[in-house]
Amino acid sequence: MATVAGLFWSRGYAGTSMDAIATATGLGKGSLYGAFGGKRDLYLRVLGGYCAEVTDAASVGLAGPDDGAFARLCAHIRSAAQGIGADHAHHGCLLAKAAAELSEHDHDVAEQARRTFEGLADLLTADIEAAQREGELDATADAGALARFVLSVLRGMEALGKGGVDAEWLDDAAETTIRLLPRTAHDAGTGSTRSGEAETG
Amino acid sequence: MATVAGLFWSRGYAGTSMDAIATATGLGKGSLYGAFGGKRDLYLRVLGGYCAEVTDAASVGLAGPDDGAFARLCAHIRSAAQGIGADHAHHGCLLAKAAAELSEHDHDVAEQARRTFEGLADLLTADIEAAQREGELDATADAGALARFVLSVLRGMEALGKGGVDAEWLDDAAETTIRLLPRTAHDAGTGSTRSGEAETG
DNA sequence: CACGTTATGGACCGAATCGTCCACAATGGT
DNA sequence: ACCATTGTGGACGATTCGGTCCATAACGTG
Repeated sequence: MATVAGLFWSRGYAGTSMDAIATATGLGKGSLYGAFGGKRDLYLRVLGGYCAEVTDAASVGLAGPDDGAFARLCAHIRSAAQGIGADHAHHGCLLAKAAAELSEHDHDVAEQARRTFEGLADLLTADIEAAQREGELDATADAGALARFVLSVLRGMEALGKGGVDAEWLDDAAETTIRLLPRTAHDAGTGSTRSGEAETG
Repeated sequence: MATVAGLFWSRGYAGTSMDAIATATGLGKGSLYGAFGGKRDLYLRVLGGYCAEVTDAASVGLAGPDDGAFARLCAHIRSAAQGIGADHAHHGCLLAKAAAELSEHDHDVAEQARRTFEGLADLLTADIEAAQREGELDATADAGALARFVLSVLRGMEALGKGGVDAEWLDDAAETTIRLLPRTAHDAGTGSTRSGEAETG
């Protein structure tokens, strides 16, 4: 299944043929069509699995014990920037590719994307609320709006990364985002512990 | 040419056939291949034209007279959120689709995307520097980093919009971005004149 | 008008597309 | 060991793909 995901991921939906999938997996086309219903069904299954993985990974990174929520948020943002910047092949995110290619015409893909984005926003909201309780983020800020803002930055970095923007760009975006987050009044300053300060200049 | 752009835009590169283009434009395939070199050449030309339009439009919106730069920046961000939110068909941005579908395998597409993003960042940087000179934005902030940050948000809203996220989301992201921009110390507060405050609740 | 040049458009080609079909193997129950 | 059921895989078909080719039309020049 991961093999199929790799094909769709790399070549897109229209760009991936069932013959290619059959060859890559070693399965015959009869088996392929017998086990799944067809190309689109297979794609939706792959996409669903991918979205679940993405959400799980974010959950692991963000929804830790109710302690250090702000640091986890910063780490999440930095990790995204670093991961995208290190993706020199511009492989990108399958969900983003799926949404870009198909959500206009395929309602199921659009719905899958919407739900995944909402799930990610929920995770971010929970983390931000925890950071507010912990006195790291301004408790008067709208946690949901803040989460949507952060998610926009994250997805934007993904989109820019696919365009070949270099790692420094993404670092700038990530660090600026962190720096601008509304800290508690008595505790304004830089965004928690910064690991690699040097390379951005 | 706009007809061809519409096809590629809506169906993607792999999803658009030369026959469809011939039918839509009324041209014969011989003419098509005679005037342009082939499918990919035609696509690159369409994409180039689109990128130029996008950059021009941003330039018109952002690079006004050296007056009200901060207001123009806010208007630009809000206009993007509003435009994406109103795009119920999830038509999205051709450049984003092109980058998502092809930049991994087509160096020219990746280069086109990178250059366009850099152009947009330059426009944003110039506007932010103007806002700093005008005393609206913190003059000590790195204008380039701020521009990349704003561009990330803009492209992220685009990506989220394609996923079917509703207009309130995008409004939240836009307003939060504007609110968090580093105002000059003596002039902190809400982000300039807000036109449509009501509908976000 | 005559003529060389260029643009046009659709028939045509081989390759590739998605999906079907069926002979055959594997499996499990008795 | 026997058989019914399920799973397998590749040949096959109808269609569509990108691209070529050429008879014809349109055009500029004398």
